[in-house]
Amino acid sequence: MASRSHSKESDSPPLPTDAEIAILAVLWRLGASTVREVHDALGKDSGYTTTLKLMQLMLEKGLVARNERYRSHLYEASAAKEETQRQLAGDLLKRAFEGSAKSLVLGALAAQPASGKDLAEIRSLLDEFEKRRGKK
Amino acid sequence: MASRSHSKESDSPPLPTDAEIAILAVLWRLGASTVREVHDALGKDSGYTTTLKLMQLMLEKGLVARNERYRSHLYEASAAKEETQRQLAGDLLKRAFEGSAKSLVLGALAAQPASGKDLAEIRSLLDEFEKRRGKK
DNA sequence: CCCGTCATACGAATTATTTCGTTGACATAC
DNA sequence: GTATGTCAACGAAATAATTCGTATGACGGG
Repeated sequence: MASRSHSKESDSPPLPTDAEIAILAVLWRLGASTVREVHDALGKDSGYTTTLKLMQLMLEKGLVARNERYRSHLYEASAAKEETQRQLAGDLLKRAFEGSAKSLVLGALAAQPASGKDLAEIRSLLDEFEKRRGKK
Repeated sequence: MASRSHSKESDSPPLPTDAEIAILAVLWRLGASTVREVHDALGKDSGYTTTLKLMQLMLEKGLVARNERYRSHLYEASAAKEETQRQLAGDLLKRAFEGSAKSLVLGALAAQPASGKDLAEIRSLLDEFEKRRGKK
């Protein structure tokens, strides 16, 4: 998927894999959590040590940070949710949508029809962007 | 990523993997093409047989169809571009954006600032959806 | 014909990702 | 202090995805 260096720090972390995204999603939702908490929040799927191993690898890749002060280490996403989401969206955009944001929006809305409220929110989002564009 | 059955037909094809998406993107762009054409259109990356093998696997998975009438077989995406894009967007939406189309739109726009024209097009897209919603 | 070129098929190696079994540390309850 | 339970750390296996080497057949030019 991408180059994999790994020294615990330095260069920007790689895009998370699918299983890693699932873990990040939990961390985004719950905030700093133990492996146990993350594992429980994930379905019944796989064993505890699988989740642990995954999170340890994520630590090496720099996708999460952990606080070892307690008996059960606390993990949290090392990048802001929005930042990671931006990268994921950008990656898919580039690879599967010819870089056309319009197509991606169309795809997203087709995949999951939004409520009127959501549509309104998206509209004001567009206003924001329009404004920002104007300023530059 | 998902269950992988594969018997050349019957159930709906799985989501394409990353390398497969790259190939689909080429097919979407060029229409029915030979392996050679697809391979050339792809970067310098890997060898010819790699692309061939990938496309053969995609055939088994039902992601592409091929016409063997000619010496060099012609491959094309078996589902409409829009359909596959919808699935990809929906998958990412569900896994990384809490199902919030708004967040995905935000991510996409942040990842790649859209032109004023694009924004306008997205707006009219929203109008479409609003209308459709009203009718139901 | 026979050869060089280009294509598919196939099998296996390589790499990436995910999973699990086992171990030792540590804490708490008894 | 000893049993019991939970945890992190490894290492290695299982699975998925990607890559490549080699075999073989079709084609066209000399």
